Amino acid sequence: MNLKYSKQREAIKAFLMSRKDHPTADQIYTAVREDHPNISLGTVYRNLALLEEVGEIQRLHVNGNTDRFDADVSNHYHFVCDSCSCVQDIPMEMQVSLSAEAQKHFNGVIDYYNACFHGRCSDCKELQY
Amino acid sequence: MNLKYSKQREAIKAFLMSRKDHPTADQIYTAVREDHPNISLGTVYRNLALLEEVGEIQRLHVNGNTDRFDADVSNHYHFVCDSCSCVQDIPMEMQVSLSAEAQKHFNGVIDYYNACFHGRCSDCKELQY
DNA sequence: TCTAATATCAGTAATCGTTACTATTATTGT
DNA sequence: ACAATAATAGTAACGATTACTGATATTAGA
Repeated sequence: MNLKYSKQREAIKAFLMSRKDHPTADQIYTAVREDHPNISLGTVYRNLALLEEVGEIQRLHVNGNTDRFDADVSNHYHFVCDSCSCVQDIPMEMQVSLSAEAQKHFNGVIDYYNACFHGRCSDCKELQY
Repeated sequence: MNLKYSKQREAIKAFLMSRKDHPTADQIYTAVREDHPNISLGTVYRNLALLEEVGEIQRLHVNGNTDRFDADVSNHYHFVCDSCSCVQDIPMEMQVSLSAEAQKHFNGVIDYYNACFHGRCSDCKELQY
């Protein structure tokens, strides 16, 4: 793949690195537009796909409909609040033993896994459903 | 919620119970249409949402874009093949200790988690990428 | 520093999965 | 059998994403 520099791509990457909440493409678009008012939504999507392909960011599928993006490319645990739908990291070592255990019960080859915890975030834990 | 019987809903549920590969709404639509040629895609979506709400099926978000459906409503592990994209169950006890461990590193309340293993299914494990 | 090759862009149209709407049909309690 | 109303088929609309297109920006080489 033959990449050329672009300030739009740089702005997208920089914004993503500044955030820990794994924004959606549209949130990135809105944010980056403050410095680049003419940036197109298509440009955001294309660059997110490019950055993912190059391995500089990762795409998360934490809740179905809209993809989220993360500048931390390590495989780590996530949390989704069932009340406010916010997404956060869980700062905890990946337990690779779970893959090993699953392998005992599976006929193919298991390389890794993703896990997403659910419940109430610290802001929502006092609220009623 | 006040449900009335419908043969379409029954057909959807019956089909889903006969399958272990967690089909998409469109796959369900195509399959059920063999016995109910006039069924509408909207009817499939509406009944899947109803069945989910009533707790007779569950919706899976294993890989971003399209939802999958599972007549087994227990929380269990899934596997997605990175080669053919097939989805399977991993017949293994849920390790709730993972939630307990995550809770130590998280300020909110963790109720449960979903995990999705990745790798090569038994049909694909010999293939090259 | 100019130039040619080409990656990237903004803007817009198109696609895909899903949901909403509407007039008609089916189910169900009385 | 009937009235109330849930469910339907068909279609339009929606939100997220991708594809297209002619113009612009980057970059390597002369």
